[in-house]
Amino acid sequence: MRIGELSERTGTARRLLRYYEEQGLINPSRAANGYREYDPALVDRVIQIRGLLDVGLPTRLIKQILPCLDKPRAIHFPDATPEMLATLERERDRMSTRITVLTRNRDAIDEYLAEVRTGAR
Amino acid sequence: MRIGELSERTGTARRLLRYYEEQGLINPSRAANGYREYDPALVDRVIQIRGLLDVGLPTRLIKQILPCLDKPRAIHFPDATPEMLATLERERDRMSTRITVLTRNRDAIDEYLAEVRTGAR
DNA sequence: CTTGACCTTCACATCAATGTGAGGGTTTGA
DNA sequence: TCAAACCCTCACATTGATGTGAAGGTCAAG
Repeated sequence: MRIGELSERTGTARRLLRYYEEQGLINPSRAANGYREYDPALVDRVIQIRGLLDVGLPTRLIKQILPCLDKPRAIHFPDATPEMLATLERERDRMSTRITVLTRNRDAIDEYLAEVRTGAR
Repeated sequence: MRIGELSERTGTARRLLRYYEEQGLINPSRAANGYREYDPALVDRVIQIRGLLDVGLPTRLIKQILPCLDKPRAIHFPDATPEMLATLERERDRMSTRITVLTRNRDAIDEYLAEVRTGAR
């Protein structure tokens, strides 16, 4: 599919799809006329990228992390250098603390909303 | 305490403490000489702010949300306008989906790390 | 063949969160 | 009284994720 369709299917501005490509997160092939050609599988990948971005990961990290997240990562995760593994561990830990913080604050908001509602003024 | 101490106790650059003030997230009083004077309670507040920022909330929202998160919110949450409540609900929901995404990806990384370790190459 | 809806690249703009440094006052201790 | 270590404001720089617009190629349908 071309960029317009992918944009619609993922709710992502064309601009950003080009940006993600520039950042090495996806690399669509090109048609004879120069138009980008996207594999349908990229719909999910783009959505995942957006999720990770939304969650605060920079594209630089997402690029490293993405290959590890493919479900059938199958035969070879060849480039798992020690530094890379360390990065991953560090990031996983950061994600865990983020989850904690996020959860705590979400619950606080929730509690507040509940109180306001029952206090009904 | 003054800005230097708060900075150390929270691991936050002075610059940022001034920035948070500029954004209305905290408002220290001033000593006679113009120096900012911070209440010790602000240590926790600043840490909380950093947590929320780290988690992706913009200062604008944090400013709205913070008052609701104070534990002894006590007698009056007076300015709970309907729009504000709606914002809070929306944000709470976004936080929930963030938590989901974050958890899923963290687990995927975790799983990957485990696999790499056992596969021990 | 022209029009409209696509696509391309390039480049400048914006926004939030930060970094950084200049220029200058204050406080504290040797 | 002088230096070191604070503090102040102001203001410009940067980084990452985006918005936006110009200038132009491609293609399908009328």
